[in-house]
Amino acid sequence: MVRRTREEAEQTRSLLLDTAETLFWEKGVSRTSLADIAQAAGLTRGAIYWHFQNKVDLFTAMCQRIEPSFFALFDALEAEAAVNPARALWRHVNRVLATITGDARITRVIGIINLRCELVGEMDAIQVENERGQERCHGHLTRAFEAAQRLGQLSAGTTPCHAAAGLQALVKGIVHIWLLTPRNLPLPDCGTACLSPYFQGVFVGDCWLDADDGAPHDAL
Amino acid sequence: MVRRTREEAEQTRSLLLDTAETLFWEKGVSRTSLADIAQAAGLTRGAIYWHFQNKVDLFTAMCQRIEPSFFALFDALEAEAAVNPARALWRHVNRVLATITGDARITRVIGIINLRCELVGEMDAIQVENERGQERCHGHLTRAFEAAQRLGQLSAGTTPCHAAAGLQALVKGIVHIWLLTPRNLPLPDCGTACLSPYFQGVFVGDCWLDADDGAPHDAL
DNA sequence: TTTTACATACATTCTCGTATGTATGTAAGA
DNA sequence: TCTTACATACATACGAGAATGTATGTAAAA
Repeated sequence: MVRRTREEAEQTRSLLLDTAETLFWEKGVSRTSLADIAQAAGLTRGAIYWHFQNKVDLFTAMCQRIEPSFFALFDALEAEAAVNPARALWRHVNRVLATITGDARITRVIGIINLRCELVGEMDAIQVENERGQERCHGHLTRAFEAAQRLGQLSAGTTPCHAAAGLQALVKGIVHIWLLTPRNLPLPDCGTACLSPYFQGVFVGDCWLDADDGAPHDAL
Repeated sequence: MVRRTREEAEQTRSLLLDTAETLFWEKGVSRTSLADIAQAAGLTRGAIYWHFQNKVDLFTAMCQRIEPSFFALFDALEAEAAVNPARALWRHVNRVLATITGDARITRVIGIINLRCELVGEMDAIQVENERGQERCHGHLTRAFEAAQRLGQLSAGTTPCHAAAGLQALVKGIVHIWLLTPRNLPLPDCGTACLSPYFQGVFVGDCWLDADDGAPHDAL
């Protein structure tokens, strides 16, 4: 077997991950065998076992490839929330939608996690990781809503914790529906239209509006 | 093999479905074999194959068992929307959450569909059916929002179609998060708290409030 | 020369669909 | 009413294919 350079080996690894993404989306994780992935990549299972311990390891690596993008989104939220929390939250969720819909890899991996795998048994560790991520997200959002509350931006009766949970649920739901049936919920424009009522309910007046948005009434 | 009465056979069939629900939730659909289900039910695979053509058929029958409950929910929405659409919508979504969280079978089946299976390949027919259901749901909600609009209940800039999509997404997200981590989003109370801001944003004033709810500010 | 990045071979297990066996329910006939 | 023939509701056995993990081979990089 022709030995490869380290660069080439790294390219093989990426090719395997890219191929896995494609097949996992098409056929589901369970029904995609390592032989399927190897063949589609023009390699053999030996290559997969060289780079990854097993299917779960391959799947985990695939998921980890998109993590940095989400860290960056929350970093940005935190920075902007120090100035105008409500507007920061509006920008954040719009960026989240734009990121998910605008990056093919992120779209694929999020789609696979949500619709193409069963995170139980050996995959449970990934499920636990997802829950952690969800809780971190909720924490970030809650802190931004708390900051908004201190500035008097929250509408009467709105609690940061619940507002955060609701927003998280709304975004999750929008993404989920979009993944299932993209034509029924064209993003990102339709996402903005779905998010507006929530922001109208949670904040006072239009403190959450971005100067670039103009009036949402006109955009709808 | 002892032949059974029709009643007993029907009981066997139900037992198989119940057992499948339990195991599908625990282990995922793919990783639950028909032999697993048969053994857990104290039967053999022969019994499964007598009642169902294959695993997909069993899975389909399991899903169909919860359909009537959802038809009833939308029938009620339609009837109540004729009187007060906004309030009808509020009642509807609260009933949806109560139904999903209050019926063990519905919880299980919804959980399995959302988190424990990969609806591709042979399961695609079920996926198509889900999409249809989602579209019917969207239609129901849109019509209720249109009725609300005709009565001047919608806030300025809100379109029925988008309001319906957003509400659908919000409920879906709430249920999804609850299924994943019930302790993080205790339903139904927390669901109501997450839904209130959306209703506040979508409707004018408190036309959506149910007389039994009192002021949501107090409940939160 | 040693190590690496694969390819290939081997062995095992699992799951499925189908065929066959079997005891009993049920309906029809005597 | 009893008997019989058929159908039923399972249990068991068979065979085939698929997928996995591990061991081994190999040519080239380091």
